[in-house]
Amino acid sequence: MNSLVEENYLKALFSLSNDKGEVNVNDLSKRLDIKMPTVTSMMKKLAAKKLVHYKSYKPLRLTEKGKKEATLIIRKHRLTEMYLVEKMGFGWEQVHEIAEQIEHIQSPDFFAKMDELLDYPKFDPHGSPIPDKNGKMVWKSYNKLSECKQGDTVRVSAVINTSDEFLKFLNSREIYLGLKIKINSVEPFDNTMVVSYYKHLSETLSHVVCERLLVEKV
Amino acid sequence: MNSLVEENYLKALFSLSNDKGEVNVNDLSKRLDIKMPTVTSMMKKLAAKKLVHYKSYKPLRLTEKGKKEATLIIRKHRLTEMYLVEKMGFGWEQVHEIAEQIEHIQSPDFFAKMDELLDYPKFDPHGSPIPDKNGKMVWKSYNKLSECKQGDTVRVSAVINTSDEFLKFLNSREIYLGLKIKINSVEPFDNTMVVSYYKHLSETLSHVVCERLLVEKV
DNA sequence: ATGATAAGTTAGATTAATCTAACAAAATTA
DNA sequence: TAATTTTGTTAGATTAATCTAACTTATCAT
Repeated sequence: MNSLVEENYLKALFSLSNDKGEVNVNDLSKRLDIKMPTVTSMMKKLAAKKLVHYKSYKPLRLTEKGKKEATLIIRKHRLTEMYLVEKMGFGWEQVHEIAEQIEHIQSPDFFAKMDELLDYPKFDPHGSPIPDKNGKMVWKSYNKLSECKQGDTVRVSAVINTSDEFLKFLNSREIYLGLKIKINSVEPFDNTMVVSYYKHLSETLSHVVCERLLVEKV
Repeated sequence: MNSLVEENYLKALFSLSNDKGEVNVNDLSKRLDIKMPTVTSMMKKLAAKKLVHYKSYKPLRLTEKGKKEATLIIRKHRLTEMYLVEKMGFGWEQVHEIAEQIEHIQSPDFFAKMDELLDYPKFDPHGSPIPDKNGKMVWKSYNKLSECKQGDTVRVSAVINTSDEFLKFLNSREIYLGLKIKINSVEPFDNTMVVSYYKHLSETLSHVVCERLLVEKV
């Protein structure tokens, strides 16, 4: 059994690996807001438990076992978020903090019940895939909105980095998952996009926003 | 903010105070399965936080502040149990372990939402009162079944000590909250009761069982 | 009432998770 | 490439929560 702290290291390591392939001690240190020496010693501990591959001065890598355990925590997190939104009526911007805590609950029955009540959902409220009970997770091949071109029409499928402020911003612009968006123009100097959707005929989205919206072409 | 460990001490102290008035270091030590010196030092720590009154060699007492904090944890525990039974379909014998973990979640919104979805319940699935948001809890004046006499007809209102085995036993005899029971006879030598209820015309209940069933006279 | 037993405390060690300070390796840049 | 900066490690301290061993206080029983 891993401690709550160990679980947080595994989760951070997993998500950083996806974001940028190579993960350094320094990256993890910044992500977790924990000093580097502490991270080094925890890596040694997790290496002893066969959860990470650790070699001094080399990038960090989760073992298969480590990946699986991380994925199962992410499964609990995302199932919880979905449950909070679908069954309890929370907004998608409210659920992250609560799920951060509930993901550490040790009770297979509890999460199995959520899964069942939600009818085995494949995605969480932010469009991220929910891994299955074996830790298998498939990301559909989404594009960032920022990578699309003028004239494209796309459907919003997921959001990256589910911070409260960003989601509140999307709420304020009435941007939700499933929304169909047409790209009217792209400003070349700052990559700002002018788009139209639903009742919004001309809405300007900054590059930062467009980087965080994952879409499918329609 | 109190740690999860401190919360468990407060809760144990509260429940022992109710069970037997005076609480000694030794009682707490046994209840929590933590050695006495550890308990002593934790009592000093909680005393420094004004949560317990502590004097060497004297019985332990929660302060008003300590009682309130304990009660609020119990509120979270019981709300959770009720939620698990009413909204998620767990059996009353399954919910204790899960609630032991969820009671430590820090999120007023989460528990407020449960409360709302349950329509502000006054009792948990075992008949124990759910304290209000201010930590106020009222126990109705129940009697133990074991204190009733031959010929009494009573209604089961709550169960004491909600262990898995005891609740499974009650399930197996189809004894639930709200059940009306008639006491046919009481064996004087071992205080065994022969009772009838519902389809059970002559069921024998040991003294141990009768001590754990709280009833109201009807 | 005094000697034995039970309960409680003190002192000091241990483990997990953190930190700072100092040093070492790697990467960057001039 | 040599100097500088960044990154990573080692060593040692700290805090919370636990333990054992030894000692003290209180209670119980003859």
